[in-house]
Amino acid sequence: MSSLAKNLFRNLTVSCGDCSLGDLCIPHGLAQQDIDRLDDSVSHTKLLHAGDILYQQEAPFKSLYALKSGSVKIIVRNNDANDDVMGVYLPGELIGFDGIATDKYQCSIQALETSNICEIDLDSLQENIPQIFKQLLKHASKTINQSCDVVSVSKSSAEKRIVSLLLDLSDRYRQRGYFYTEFNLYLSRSEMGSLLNLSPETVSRGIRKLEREKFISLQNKRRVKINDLDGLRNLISTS
Amino acid sequence: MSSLAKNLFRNLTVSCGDCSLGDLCIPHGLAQQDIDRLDDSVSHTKLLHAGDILYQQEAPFKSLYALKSGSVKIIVRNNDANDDVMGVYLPGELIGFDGIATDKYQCSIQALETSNICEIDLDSLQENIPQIFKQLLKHASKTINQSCDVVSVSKSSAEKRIVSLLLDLSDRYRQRGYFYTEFNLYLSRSEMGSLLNLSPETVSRGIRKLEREKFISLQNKRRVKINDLDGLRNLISTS
DNA sequence: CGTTACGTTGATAGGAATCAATGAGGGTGG
DNA sequence: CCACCCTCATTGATTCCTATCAACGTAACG
Repeated sequence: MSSLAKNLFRNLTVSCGDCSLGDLCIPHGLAQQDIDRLDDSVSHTKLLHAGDILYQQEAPFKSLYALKSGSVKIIVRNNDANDDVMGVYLPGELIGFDGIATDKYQCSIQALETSNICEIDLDSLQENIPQIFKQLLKHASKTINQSCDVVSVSKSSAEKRIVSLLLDLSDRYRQRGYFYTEFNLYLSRSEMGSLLNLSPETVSRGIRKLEREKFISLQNKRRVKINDLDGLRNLISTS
Repeated sequence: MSSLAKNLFRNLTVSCGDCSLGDLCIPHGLAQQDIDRLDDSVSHTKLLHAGDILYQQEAPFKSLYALKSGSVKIIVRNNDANDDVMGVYLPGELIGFDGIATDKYQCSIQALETSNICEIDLDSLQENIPQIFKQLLKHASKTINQSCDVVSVSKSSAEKRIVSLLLDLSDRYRQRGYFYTEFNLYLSRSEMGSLLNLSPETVSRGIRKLEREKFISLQNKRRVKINDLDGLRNLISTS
């Protein structure tokens, strides 16, 4: 493909080599040659709007996905009326590892806002870049470690759990080069409660308390500005 | 190596092809040829006694391990005096995935009883059986899904959490062909509390309640016999 | 036979869930 | 364009569960 053609094409679908995610996505640690081959396994076109489902729990495993922009939530069906929220994915994060073990997705993924997503065909990836699996394994290991943190957080008080969520989101935005002191939550108080294992009322009280104490400001019910990052960090470190 | 020599050697160290773990370990899904090559990456000799440490948190990642017999606990240092218990491993389970992401183990592993452990050299494995990584990735994915369950459990009442632990252990013993209605806990009330995020007193009360209601019998403070498996399952399913 | 760590049991206190009522915002249809 | 509805957020009052504090029992160990 000529350089000109490549540039024209770029306007429609960004190739993995040019993707803004850069090292955040799979290519990290791969040779340029492999990155080019990565394109053959990736389709760059998925667009979701708020409420759209990327995949459903129990559906057969099909692909991994990379979130390019937007945000989605991880939900799991439970016995009650409402689904449990297990977490959110932010831009630059990989989605779908839950489906690898049993060839069935173990949770559903639902867009919280308009989101762009790359689809990554695992079988094709295996053919093109066998050594990618070590990379994926590292990523899976990281996820395992993170869920360790989730468990730790769930042992602390309501306010600390809320602060932990805010700091976690802030940190993940920062790592990916986004504004990290002001962002949308998109989750309702009730969904945050489900995620943190708190009642919606307790989440509300906790957030308002942080607001009264000037740690954060609420632009909107679901948009927060962090005024005192260190202050928040202190809140969770002190016993 | 001659067949005779192999048989003699077998008395000392069982090869992967003959190991009692069978499909529970990595070989599941591998060709016989690959299983033989697996031996080259595995040392079959580690023996731990109660209290011995397999590896320490923060230590550089060295190997994966397969637990052949016995049981170990996963512990993570926290700010307080005592370590947090994050889980236990039972025979047939793979240990060490927490170290892959950062090349440092994220938790420590301590034997709860006399335990036999195989050491699996990941680099050597990669050379001998590159396709093993897909297998390992599946395993890691499974672990991610399980930690999902852990989070779900942590949302229920004290008694349900205790029942969930008992059923989880029972299930894992059953899957691996062990007695699953009677087993040692090895964990103290306090360690179970750490694992379930409950105080030792609450754990004690919960267990005694299950005993009074005839769901379980205590042979010993730390040895339980399950009398009514379905009854226990009902306890956690009813809201 | 004391010592020590662990387990059990009871009493109390505290934090979060629940119940209840009100307020606020967003969308729809008249 | 406004009134209505519906969902979500907030706030207060109360209840319930579990942590904590305290005391005692028990088993293993030197």
